[in-house]
Amino acid sequence: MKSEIPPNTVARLSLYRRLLEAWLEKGTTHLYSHEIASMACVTPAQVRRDLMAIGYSGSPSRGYSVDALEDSIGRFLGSDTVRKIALVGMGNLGRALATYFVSRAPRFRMTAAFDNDPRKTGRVIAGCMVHPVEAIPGIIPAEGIRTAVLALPPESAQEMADTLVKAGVKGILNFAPVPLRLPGDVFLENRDVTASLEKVAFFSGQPREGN
Amino acid sequence: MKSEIPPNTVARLSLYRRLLEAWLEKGTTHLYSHEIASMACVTPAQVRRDLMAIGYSGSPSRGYSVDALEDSIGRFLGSDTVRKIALVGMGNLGRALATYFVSRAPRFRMTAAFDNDPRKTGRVIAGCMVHPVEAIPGIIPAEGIRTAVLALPPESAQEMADTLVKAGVKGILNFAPVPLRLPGDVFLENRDVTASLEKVAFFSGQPREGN
DNA sequence: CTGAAGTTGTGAAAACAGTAACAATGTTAC
DNA sequence: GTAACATTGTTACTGTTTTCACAACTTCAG
Ligand SMILES: NC(=O)c1ccc[n+]([C@@H]2O[C@H](COP(=O)([O-])OP(=O)(O)OC[C@H]3O[C@@H](n4cnc5c(N)ncnc54)[C@H](O)[C@@H]3O)[C@@H](O)[C@H]2O)c1
Ligand SMILES: NC(=O)c1ccc[n+]([C@@H]2O[C@H](COP(=O)([O-])OP(=O)(O)OC[C@H]3O[C@@H](n4cnc5c(N)ncnc54)[C@H](O)[C@@H]3O)[C@@H](O)[C@H]2O)c1
Repeated sequence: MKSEIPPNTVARLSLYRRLLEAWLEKGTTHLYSHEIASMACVTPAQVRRDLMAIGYSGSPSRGYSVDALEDSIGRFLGSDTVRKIALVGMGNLGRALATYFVSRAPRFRMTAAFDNDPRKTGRVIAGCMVHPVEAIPGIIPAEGIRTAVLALPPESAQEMADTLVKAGVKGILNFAPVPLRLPGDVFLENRDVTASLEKVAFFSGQPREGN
Repeated sequence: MKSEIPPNTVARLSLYRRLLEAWLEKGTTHLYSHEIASMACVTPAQVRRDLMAIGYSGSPSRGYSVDALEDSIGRFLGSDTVRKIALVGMGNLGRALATYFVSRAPRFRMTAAFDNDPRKTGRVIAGCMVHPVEAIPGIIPAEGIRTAVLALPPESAQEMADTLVKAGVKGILNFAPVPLRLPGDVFLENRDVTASLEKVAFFSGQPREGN
């Protein structure tokens, strides 16, 4: 076998789907690649290539069926069922994320949160039950959770990541500004905000060629 | 001219610097590329390439001088002076970010925050003065701010981005889950958390080859 | 001094990501 | 029916990012 899905394509598909949902509600039945591209701020060729990756075909005359495409992306991303997520670290960022996902990302369910602060554990915060970290090895496998979000201080991120992986987690979205060493079969996405800002600040300084 | 700095290199340099600072405090004077690589969880070749990009040279026998390298990265990233940042949207995420930068990212100063909610404007929140959005065209140029962070609802992100750009902003870190249409000379970094989670959840599901 | 060991700097290759180009195809105008 | 048109699916290309591989260099043991 040769085919692999580029991670960037997956991220764009997520965006396309959200855009399509808005059009679905307005009753639009078909869209051309250049219309989707324009909304997503990418090139039409990029859109067609991404849709090729999931094996969805449009009609040369009508474009893509909003309904069928939305459905097709949904099935590809595997979100027929709501995906269960674990959150570790219910601090400032963790609370904001929990609030965000409850209200704005209905396809993900923050099934369980974990913290080691006894003032936070045992309570429901932002619609999410907070358990002590000792409960990770019990709850993660029992719930069949495979995906976790880390919003921990840098010092404890690696340790908790190891615990999660041992409990069966196969993908981690890490907000702590430290690199994590994980087995190769665990998918890791780092969102180091400091590094992102450093990048933006750097390129804000030196002029870039416009278009 | 031919040389351009890859954005990813800038982000990694930010990470290297933080790691080096920790070693500086411990009194370590020299490090080899493979030691830096191990800490940053990248390959040694990657480290050497990144350092080549900023024109820093180590010694084949002693490796890189922690002190001189830290200094060199600092001068390259332009952070001799603290960089001024504007934050737009002081909601759940904005407040968490402001708190984070005050306490953990001393190289950036959140010079001004903006919001359109009168209950928030005119007050200091998380160490950061919140102005009404009408003040953007006045404050941004006056302070010489070139970099902004967007933590706004999707509906108002494009509008505020336009306002910021008109006021002179040259780089935007966008947390709203919508694509932004900006002039080509403005550097844009999107941090769409939903898309990131979607990516992680996707690859958590299907097995990956380990190493 | 010589050789072994270990590291850097960098050209070349590979992997990855995005763009362009175009044949194939359905649609419309007449 | 058919010519003109617009769009898709796909292949080939271009550019960027990462890895590989190795010459050049420094040190040190003997
Ligand atoms: N606040 C932000 O906007 C922001 C932005 C980017 C990155 N981050 C990063 O995200 C992480 C969390 O940031 P924050 O602002 O929420 O910090 P915070 O201190 O508010 O929250 C950290 C939480 O983790 C818990 N915790 C600490 N050690 C733990 C452990 N061993 N096991 C379980 N829970 C533990 C604490 O009890 C606390 O609730 C930090 O690494 C920070 O650098 C934060
Ligand atoms: N909360 C999170 O953890 C999180 C995570 C990822 C992405 N996001 C995104 O970040 C954005 C903000 O999220 P949030 O949770 O902070 O939402 P929020 O509703 O808590 O905060 C939004 C803030 O923006 C202000 N605002 C609204 N319209 C404005 C305008 N036109 N001009 C200026 N200010 C305006 C509001 O007054 C409010 O203070 C959203 O787009 C959300 O999708 C949030």
